[in-house]
Amino acid sequence: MREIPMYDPAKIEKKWQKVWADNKAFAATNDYSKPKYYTLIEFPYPSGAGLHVGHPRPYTALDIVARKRRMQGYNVLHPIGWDAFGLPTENYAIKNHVHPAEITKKNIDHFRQQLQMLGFSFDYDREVDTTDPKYYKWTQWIFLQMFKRGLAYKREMPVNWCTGCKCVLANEEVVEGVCERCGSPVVHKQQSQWMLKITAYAQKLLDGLDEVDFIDRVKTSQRNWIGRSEGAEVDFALEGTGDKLRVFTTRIDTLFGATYMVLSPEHPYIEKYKDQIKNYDALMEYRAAAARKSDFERTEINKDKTGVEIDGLRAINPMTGTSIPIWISDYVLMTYGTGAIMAVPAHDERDWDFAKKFGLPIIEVVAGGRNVQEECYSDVATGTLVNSGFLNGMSVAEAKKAAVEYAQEHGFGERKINYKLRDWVFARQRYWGEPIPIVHCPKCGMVALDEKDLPLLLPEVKNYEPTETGESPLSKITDWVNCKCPQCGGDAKRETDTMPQWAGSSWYFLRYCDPKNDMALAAKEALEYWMPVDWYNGGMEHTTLHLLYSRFWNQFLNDIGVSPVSEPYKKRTSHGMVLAYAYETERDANGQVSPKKDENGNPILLLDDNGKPIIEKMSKSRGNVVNPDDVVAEIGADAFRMYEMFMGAFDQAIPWSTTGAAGCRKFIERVWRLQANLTEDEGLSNDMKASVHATIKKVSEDYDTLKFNTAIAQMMTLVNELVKKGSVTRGEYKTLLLLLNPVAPHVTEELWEMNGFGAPIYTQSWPEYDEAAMVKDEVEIAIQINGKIRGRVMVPASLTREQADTLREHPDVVKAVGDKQIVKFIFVPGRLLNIVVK
RNA sequence: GCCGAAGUGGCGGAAUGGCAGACGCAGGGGACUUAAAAUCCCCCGGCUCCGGCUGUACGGGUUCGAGUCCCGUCUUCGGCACCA
Repeated sequence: MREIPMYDPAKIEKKWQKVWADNKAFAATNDYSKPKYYTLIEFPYPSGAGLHVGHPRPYTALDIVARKRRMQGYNVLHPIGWDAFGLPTENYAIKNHVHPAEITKKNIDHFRQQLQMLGFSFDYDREVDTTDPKYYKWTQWIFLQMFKRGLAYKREMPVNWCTGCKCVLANEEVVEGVCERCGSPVVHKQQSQWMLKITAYAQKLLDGLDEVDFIDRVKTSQRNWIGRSEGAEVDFALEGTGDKLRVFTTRIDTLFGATYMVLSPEHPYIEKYKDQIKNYDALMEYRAAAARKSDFERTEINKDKTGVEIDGLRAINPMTGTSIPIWISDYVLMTYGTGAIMAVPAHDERDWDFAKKFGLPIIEVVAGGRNVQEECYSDVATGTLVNSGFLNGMSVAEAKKAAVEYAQEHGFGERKINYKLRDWVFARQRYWGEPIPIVHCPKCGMVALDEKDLPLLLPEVKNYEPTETGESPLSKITDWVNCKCPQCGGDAKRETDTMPQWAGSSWYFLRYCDPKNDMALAAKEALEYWMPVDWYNGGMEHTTLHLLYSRFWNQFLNDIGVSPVSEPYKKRTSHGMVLAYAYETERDANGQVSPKKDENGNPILLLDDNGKPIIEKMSKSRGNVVNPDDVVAEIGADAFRMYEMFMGAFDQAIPWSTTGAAGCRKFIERVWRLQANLTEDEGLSNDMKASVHATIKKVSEDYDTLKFNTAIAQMMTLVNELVKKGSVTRGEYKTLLLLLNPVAPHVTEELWEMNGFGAPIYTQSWPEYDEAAMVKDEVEIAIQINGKIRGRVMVPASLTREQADTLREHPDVVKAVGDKQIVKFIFVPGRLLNIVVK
C-alpha cells in the first residue's frame, strides 16, 4: 500500500480557489454559438452579520447544477451580485454615523470572501450591485419607461404604514397585519404614493404560469395571490336620486335574495349624498374607528361584524323592485370590486352573520334542503333556484348565465372579472434606496427627468433618520430638492421618496447578461442569447414578492421590446430552511447568548412535552446560530458543502447537526484514503462495472432533480464497495472524482492532480453511463407465498417468465408450497416470484 | 374557514404498486493501540417459545402484492384569509 499525505482542506481549498480565479475557470463566455445554460440563485442582501448556514444550501445546489452543465459542454452563466439597498444598512448607518455606502462596501467584501471560501463557481467578473449608480441608472430608466406609459403613477390613497420602519409598505410586505421585516403593527394612512400598475398585468402574470416549470406550490401561491374571480357588476338604483350604485358579485344568480346593501366606510357616495344622509356624523365616527384599527386588529375580530345603517339613502333591487336599506361596514373593502356589495344573507356566510346580528331579512333563493334562517347555504354545486321569478328551477350555474344575460339586456349589469392583486406601492420614505427620477413642477406637474440625466444620484446627507411626518430624509436636503423643471425650466422640486428594496432585484437577471453595458441595460444579442434563466432557485418567502414583481417587470420590458422573453424564468425551485436544535442558553459577560453545556461539554438540548428535541429558527437571541466560517475551519468547505446537500431533502426544512456534518468529513477522508489502493488498471474492473455505471446514472439524474441526498448516498455506497474490495482501478477512481466534483470541488481536483489524471476536472467531461453495463449476471430475487416472503434465491439476471417456471422445483419453493395447490404464479424479472396457493 | 404539503427506527432520511428502513448520525460489541483518538469489522424497529409473528398516523377498500392507489378520520407544518 502506498504512503499518502494527510488530507488538509485548509491548504488545498485555498490552492484551488486561486487556480480557478487565476484561470477564470468559470467565466461565462460570449461565444453565442455554444449551447447556453443560465443558473440563478437569489442574490443576497449583504448584511453585517455575514453569511449564515442557510445561504449556502441553495448556492451549493445550483453550483452543482452549474458545474455539471459546464462539464457537459454548456456555456454556463452562473452569476452573483448584491441586493444592497435596504433598511438594516440604513439603520446601522444611523446608529454608527457611517455612510451606508461605506457599510455596504465592507459587507459586500466580507460576503464575497465568504462565498469564495466555499468554492462557488460564480463568474465574479459579472457581479452586480444594486446600489452602484451604474446599476441603478437602469433601475431609474425602467421606472421612467413605466411612468411614460402610465404604469407608474402617484395618487392619494390609503396605504399600509409601518409604525416601526416609519414608511409605507406594499401589500405583499404586510404579513398577518404586521410588517414582514420588523414585526411592528401596520396601520392605514391616507397618503400620496407612487404606485406601479401591476394590476394591468394580472391576467398576463396568471397566464404565464401555464408555460413555465415552477414547482406547484409556487404556482398555486401566485394564483391565489392574484386571485382571479369571475362574476358580474350590477347597478342598483338609488331611491329618489336617479343615480345608481354599482356592486361586484360572483353570485348574480342570487340577485332576487339581495335584501340590503353594504358600502365600505370609505365609499365616495357617503360624501356625495352627505346632505341627504341624516346620520352623517355617526357614519363618520364609524369610518374613523375603522381607520384607527390596524390590519391586525381587523383580522383578530374577524367574524364579529359591525356596521351602521345609512339613514336617508335606500336602493332598489333591480329584479324585485323592492326598496332595501344600505349599510356601511368594514367587512366591505374599498380596495376590492366597487367598494360596495349586494348582501344575500341566505347564501353568503358574511352577509348571513351581518343579517343575524342586525335583524335583516333572509330570503332563500337557492333551495338545498337547509333552513337558511338557521344556517347559511353557500354550496354552488347543488341546489335549485326558488323565489327568483324566471330563474326558478334552474341550477346555480344556469341561473348565473341567465341572470347576467337578463341584466345585460336590461342595461343594469355585465360580466366582470376581478383580481385580488392590488397595485404595488412603490415608494419608501427612507434614504438608502434609488431616488425616483421625477420632478414636481408647479406649472407642468410631475415631469420625468431626461434619460440623459440618469443616474439621478443619491445626495450626501448628514442625517439618515426617518421623520415622524412620513417624509423622506431626502426632503431636508434643500439644494438637492430644489431644481429646475426639465420641461419649462422653472423652479421645481424633486421627488424625495426612494424606491423600495424590491426595485433593484426586479431586473438584475437581465443585467447579468451584460453587466458592464453603459448604453443599455444590456445588449440585445446578450439578452437574446442568455434569456430566459434556465433554472432559478430561491426562497418560498419571495413567491408573492420578488418573484411576482420581477415577472411583472420583465413582462413590461418584453412589451416595450427590451427583454426578448415574456417569462424570465423557465424553471423555479425552492429550498428548505436550515433550522437549529433549541438549547438551554446562558449569557456571557458581553451579553452574547450561547448554549449551556453539560459536564461533558455538550450543549443541553431543550425537549418538548413528548421528550422530542425542539427545533427552531436560528437566531442570535437563541444562541443557536451556526457560522459557516467555524464549520469550514472545522471540517473544510467540501465537507460543509456536502453536508448542506446531504442533510435531507432539498426542499424540506432541516435542523443543522454538527455530528451529521462531521460524517461528511469522514466520507471525504475515506475517498482520500482510497488512493492508497489504486491499481494500474485504467479501465473498470469486471465486478465493479455494474456499480460504477449505476452510480453514474443515479448521480447524473439526481443532480438534475435536486435529489442531492440520494446522489451522495449512492456515491457512499460505491465507496463502501471499493473499500471492501481493497483495490480501486484508475478508471473507477477517476469516475468517482468526476461525479463527486460538483459537490466537493477542491478535494476532487487535488486527488485528480495527485494521481496524474491530467488537466483539471473543471476542464473535463461529465462521464456517460451504459445501460447494458449496468446489468449484473446474477440477481437475488425474493420468493413469496401469498405475498409473504418465504426465501431468497440467486437467479440469472436474464431469467424470463417461462424460464422462471423451473423455480417450482427449487427446494425452498417446494418446501414453502407444501401440499397446497398453486393457483397463480407471478414472476417479476429481477425482483421476485410470488406464488398464490390455496 | 379556504388552499397546499406532509405523517416511516433514538435522529436526518431511502424505497418506477414488487425483499420497508438504502445512506448517514447517535448507540452497542470487537480488532488494532501502553492508552486515547483515528481506522477497520460486526450488531442496531418491536415482540419472540428463535420456527416465526408484527410493523410505514388511524379505520376501511382495490390488488397475487400497498409506505406507495381509492374512500373516510386524526395530527403537524406552510400559505391565504371579511376578496363579495
